[in-house]
Amino acid sequence: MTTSTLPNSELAVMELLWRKGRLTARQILDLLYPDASRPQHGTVQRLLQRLAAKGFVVRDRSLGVNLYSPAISRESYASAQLESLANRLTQGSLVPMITRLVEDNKLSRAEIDKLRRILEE
Amino acid sequence: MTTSTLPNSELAVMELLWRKGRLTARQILDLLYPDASRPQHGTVQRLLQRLAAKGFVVRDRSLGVNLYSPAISRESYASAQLESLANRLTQGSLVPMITRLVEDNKLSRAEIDKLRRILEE
DNA sequence: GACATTTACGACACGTCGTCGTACAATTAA
DNA sequence: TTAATTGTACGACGACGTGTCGTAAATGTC
Repeated sequence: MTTSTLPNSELAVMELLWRKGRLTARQILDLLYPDASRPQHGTVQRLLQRLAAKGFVVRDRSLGVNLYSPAISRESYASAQLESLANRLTQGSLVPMITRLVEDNKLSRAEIDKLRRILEE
Repeated sequence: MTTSTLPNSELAVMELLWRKGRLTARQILDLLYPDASRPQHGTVQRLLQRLAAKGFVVRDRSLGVNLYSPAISRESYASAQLESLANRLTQGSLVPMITRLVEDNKLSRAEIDKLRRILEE
């Protein structure tokens, strides 16, 4: 059940689906390649098909055309990636990474405050 | 200055260097392939060479043999990866990811406490 | 000098990524 | 209902990255 890391092109599609919620292949095509010079047409289908195979998108075929929507939320995907990162590098703990970010002043005051609030339940 | 993501084989070498601090190619070979049936010998050199090209290891040639040590700490690498993840997925913020981990009870009490302590400076 | 070790790097098989093209199905227009 | 348009599935391919070997040259040892 290792949530795989998506390549850029597939992530770009997910990005659209996360933002819009539910799109047809045509809409994705128009958004992804606004300069519609080419028939990049099969490309989108290909990406969608790969995403479906990986379980990242759901197809709704009840209308004529396929409607695609995300099977996984951005937050789920992102947090799964974070977990996998921590497992690979720091024995599953976030502490070393976040300690480092704090020491390097990579986190803004506001960000730190928000994190604090989240962590005190 | 995008800290690239290391492939598994190269990460395995870095893992050793992070643990031991400073090793010869031969030592890495022995640790990495304990069942030394084959002359996997060039493989290690290749990996080391690629890591050097990417700036992840430092060569010290002052003695006869090369001594390799990490040019980047585990924490630096891990936190850079985390930053890159956040930039790609959540506009640079850790909040959405960590919120999700907390909601899913993926963080232990102890982990949360440690994080809290880090964040209140 | 002869032999072993170390180093550099070319080569290659294999997989993934990003992209097309084409064949076929479905929908709409005539 | 046929013709034209739109949508779908998927094979193919070049480019690139990964993991591995082999070999040749440099270096060190006896």
